[in-house]
Amino acid sequence: MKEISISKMARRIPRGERTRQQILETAVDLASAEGLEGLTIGRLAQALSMSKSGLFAHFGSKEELQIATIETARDIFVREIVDPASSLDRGITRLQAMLDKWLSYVERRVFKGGCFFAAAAAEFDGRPGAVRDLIAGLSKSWLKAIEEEVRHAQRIGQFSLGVDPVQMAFELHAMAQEANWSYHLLDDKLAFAHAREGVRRRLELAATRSALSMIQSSADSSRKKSRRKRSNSEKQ
Amino acid sequence: MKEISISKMARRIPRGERTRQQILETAVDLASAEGLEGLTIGRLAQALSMSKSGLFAHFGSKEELQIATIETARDIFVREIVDPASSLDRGITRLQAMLDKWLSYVERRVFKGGCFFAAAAAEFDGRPGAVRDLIAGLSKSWLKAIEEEVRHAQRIGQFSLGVDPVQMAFELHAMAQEANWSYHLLDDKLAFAHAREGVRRRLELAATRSALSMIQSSADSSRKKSRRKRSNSEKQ
DNA sequence: CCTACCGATCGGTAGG
DNA sequence: CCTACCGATCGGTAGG
Repeated sequence: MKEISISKMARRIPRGERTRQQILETAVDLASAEGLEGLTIGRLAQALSMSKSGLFAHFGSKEELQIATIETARDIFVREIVDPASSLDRGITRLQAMLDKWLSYVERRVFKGGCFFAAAAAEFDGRPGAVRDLIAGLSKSWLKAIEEEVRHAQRIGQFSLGVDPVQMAFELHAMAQEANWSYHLLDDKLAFAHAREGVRRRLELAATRSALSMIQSSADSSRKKSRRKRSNSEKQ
Repeated sequence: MKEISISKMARRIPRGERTRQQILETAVDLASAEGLEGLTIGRLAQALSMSKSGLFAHFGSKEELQIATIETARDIFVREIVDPASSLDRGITRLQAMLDKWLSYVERRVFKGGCFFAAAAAEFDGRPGAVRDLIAGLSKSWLKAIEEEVRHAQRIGQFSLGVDPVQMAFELHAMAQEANWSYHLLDDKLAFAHAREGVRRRLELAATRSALSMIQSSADSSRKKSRRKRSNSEKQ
């Protein structure tokens, strides 16, 4: 490592690819605040201090830029929510973490304009095409991941057999989307507390008696957050 | 009435005002499909076969056009949902009707692009200004109307005292918004059944024993719908 | 990655 | 309510 200069390190990623990544990082921020149509090539070029055509050379069309931007947002979503939850025990523990981390990602404003995918969904749900298909596909796979975790919890006896995983995923997903809506449109700071409380009650209702103790109280979730602010040494 | 010609009848509404209303009806449809920014003066003029400037003369700016369009959408929302529910008994009956009629208005595609306000909220929640303020104000007053109906049901003994009206309004509102999202993004035809089931269970959980019988089953809601399709003679 | 363009469309105005 | 415009910006291209 000693003989490799910093400039050579940077070259391990080709120059063109690095520029592309920088463009996409800025694009994700811009699209989250202004929408995927508001993400214009001119504004993006200006934000990056480069020419429109220089930027455009990295993408074949505006649609390809939009798709690459969505894929970058997906990578962030996976890193912030999917991966951390995947490291936990399957069943109720992981399910509650998926929802808690999703809420926390909205609360921490990972994207300026709230959940990137909720905004993109509302913008493109009526416009057929590759962009809409990608947003719908990603949204559906996240909803199905929640449903699958409910099903697993049921399989290992944490949820009772009467629980309908599709219905339950619908309701849990609804809580998080409502929190995103209420927080961003109404500046409702209590939105996350309400969503966590709604999730907790829904889990309690579905849990078998022996699994009840696995469900974290909503207050725990908040307290953990404040503690994390005070000390960075915790793992979370 | 006999001596008043049709042309004189029409004049009871000034000519300019009638044109304005025609513009706004088209504007609501266009905005519902393409968003409030996608609602451009040029496209709207073309859809109405009139000149841009002729149309623009009715509004001082694009923002005023957007605001007038939102107010027109609000009138439709009130006519389709608020008014019919208001004619019913207060408490659980009216509360369940508010949610059922809201779901039905999405299902019947009163606006092409789904709930007008959900789309407008996602588009403008990050853009400060009069448009955002109007959307937020209308959304909040609808949420508060649900909350107030929960509170009333509690006051007259239909809901138990342990119920938190804010929490409950959050969850009921979430069900309808999730149905709108799932139906339009994922083409999920079962979205409304899931939302109605979620609402019903939430109401059952909150109801006192004597009020339980007032809650309509989700199946009733669907059956009523199919009957309406077969025969138009029913009142609803 | 740049300069220098293209036609189309944007919100808005002048003047009638 | 119209024609005829305005400067700005859109997505995209030619040619280097």
